[in-house]
Amino acid sequence: MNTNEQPQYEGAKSEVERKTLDQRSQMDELSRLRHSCAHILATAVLRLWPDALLDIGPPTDDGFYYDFELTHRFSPDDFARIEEEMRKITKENQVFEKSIKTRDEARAYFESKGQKFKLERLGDIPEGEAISFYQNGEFVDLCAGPHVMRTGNVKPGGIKLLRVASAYFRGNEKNPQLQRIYGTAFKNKEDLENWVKLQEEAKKRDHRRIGAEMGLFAFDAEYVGPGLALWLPKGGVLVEELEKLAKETEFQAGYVRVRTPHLAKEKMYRTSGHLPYYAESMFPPMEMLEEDERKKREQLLEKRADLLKLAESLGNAISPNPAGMTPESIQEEVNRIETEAGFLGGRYYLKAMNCPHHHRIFAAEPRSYRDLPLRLAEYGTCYRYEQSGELFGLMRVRAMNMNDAHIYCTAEQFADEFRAVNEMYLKYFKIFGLDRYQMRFSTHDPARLGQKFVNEPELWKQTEDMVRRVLIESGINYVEVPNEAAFYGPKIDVQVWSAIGREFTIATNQVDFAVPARFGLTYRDRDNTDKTPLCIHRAPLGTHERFIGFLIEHYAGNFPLWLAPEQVRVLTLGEKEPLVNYAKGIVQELRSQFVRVEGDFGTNPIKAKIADAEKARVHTMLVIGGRDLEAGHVSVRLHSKGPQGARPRDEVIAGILADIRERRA
RNA sequence: GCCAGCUUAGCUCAGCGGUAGAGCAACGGUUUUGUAAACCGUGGGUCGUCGGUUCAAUCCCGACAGCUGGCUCCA
Repeated sequence: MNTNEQPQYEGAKSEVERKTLDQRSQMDELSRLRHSCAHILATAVLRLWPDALLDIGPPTDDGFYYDFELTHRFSPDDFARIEEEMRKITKENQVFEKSIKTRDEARAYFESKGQKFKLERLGDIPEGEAISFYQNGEFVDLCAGPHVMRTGNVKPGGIKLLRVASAYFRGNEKNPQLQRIYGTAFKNKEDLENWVKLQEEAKKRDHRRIGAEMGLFAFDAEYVGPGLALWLPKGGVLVEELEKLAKETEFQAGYVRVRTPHLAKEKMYRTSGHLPYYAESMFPPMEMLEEDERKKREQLLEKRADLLKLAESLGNAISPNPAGMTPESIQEEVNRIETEAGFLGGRYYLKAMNCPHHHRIFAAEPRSYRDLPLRLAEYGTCYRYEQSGELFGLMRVRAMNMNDAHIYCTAEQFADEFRAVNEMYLKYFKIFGLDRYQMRFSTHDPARLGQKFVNEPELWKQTEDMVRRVLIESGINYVEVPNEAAFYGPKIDVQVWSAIGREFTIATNQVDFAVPARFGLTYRDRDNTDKTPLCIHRAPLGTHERFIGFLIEHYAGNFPLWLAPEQVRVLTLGEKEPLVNYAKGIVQELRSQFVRVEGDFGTNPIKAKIADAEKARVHTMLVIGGRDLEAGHVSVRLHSKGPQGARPRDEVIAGILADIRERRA
């Protein structure tokens, strides 16, 4: 996998903003209600803070929001007042009245109100499209609709404001930040209450919470650093089990394993093209330059600064250009200098991706077409300096272990390799009982060839056709997203939804027909010429951090036997010696078979021991009392499933071993 | 990085301008038990850090850090 394992949060950047009038009119009933609720919110805010400037207020997947600019800073303490005003408005039962205005009328209206954001939004409406307004009571808004008939259609008990947030105007961080109020609305109070309950249930599944409860991982911002996860012993088990699964699967699929260091010289990332574009996301370099190299570098950087100054003056057309340089030729020279400086030894970067190292492994030996496909796999550790506000539990971290591999192949081999990768995904998803996922197929935009996308129209077409065919043949449900491909080729991201409704990219599968060439990778073909291989980046299990974060929520911490940090606990009724000896024998036998088993042989009442084991989410509890000892039985109890009855000891042990071996759910 | 909120015992939380509390957990005893919690006791805190206001600050103010919710970013 290259660099795109991180999430693609859509957040509240509502699709609604981009929807056409026609799509909007088809909005379902609930969205319509919520949209009206956003207007009611704005009505209330204007009553309480008449100087508020309005932006927009669309419905979202589970509610609505409205963006405001005002000097008062909203805080949750304001919600009671605002909600009260909103309820009042619903009781006033105002009619939502639609009207069409001309562009001039609309402009005049917003100018008179000083609503500068609305004026800008007005400019977005294409010439010829109707400019519609909705009015309820004293509140008038530029709005395509649709709405409910009257504010009274919104039940006062069905409204709830949720949180204040901020959002850049038009989602651009150069624009002013507006204050956003999120809320939700339902047909009635009961629906709302059910939703609130569901939210609370979902919170209990949050991987951060369960991770702490179960002792899976920890963060130590003070001594280790933010976004740098520590795997505790029980979380380490999850890591080990996933790696074991990956290693077995990849071995059987013909992968070979490699190991690479966690850093590399600047030259590596100059060559790959990741620097300077990706530098922001990388930890700053470590400088180990020799004295003469340092001087050389300083000279180069001075020269570069001079050139940039020159470029600026050219842009301003202040001074004539003495050297006859164009902005393009200056840029070229700047690039050359940066490359030269970067090629000096002694500046090291922590790697943000594994592909360059793997490319150098490809380059380490002469390659023949007979060596292809070459599948290099590694659980590679990558470091990315994600912005502080983007860190999020295990899901978005600064150090991560990727289930990475790079497959080098010929164009003829590509389809089979790509199909095999896809099948591996599906195999994994089956193991984890993952049935809600969506493959997102990102393609290029021909208009941006040579800019955002490498200028290889034929290869783009070929690979995209091939990927599309594989998806269709495999009967996979996918969406195609133009203009979202990586610069070096099309890709498939796997979107999953965690139990708490969060969507993110958990795995990625990318085609790369550009970067191997930058590293001069070649193989000797049948015809005795050197050719550049295609490369597939793939990471079906994403990173340990995110994948385990996802699994924690997916299973709500109730892992299947093969994954469970503590698989079995043997509980005795009391600590009488024959009983304990019998129990110890079972523990020993299981442990000798590498089962993660513990014993609880103390004097506590069995109820207490069971409560402890249940709380710890031990998968299988083996309860042993006098009756079991006599019959040579054990009584099985499964976590969250209760007692399963007594069965012969050897049969139970064999069953446990089989379930683990088969990785049964 | 930006806006807002939060930070009190290992965890969940209460509290207040006059030097801090509960439940669970931990620890020490007692309890010999049939499927989610037996009883008694003990310890545990620089109230995130630094600075300011005050006779006095965990509480008020400021800065910083971390976390959370968003936004931005994720080539």
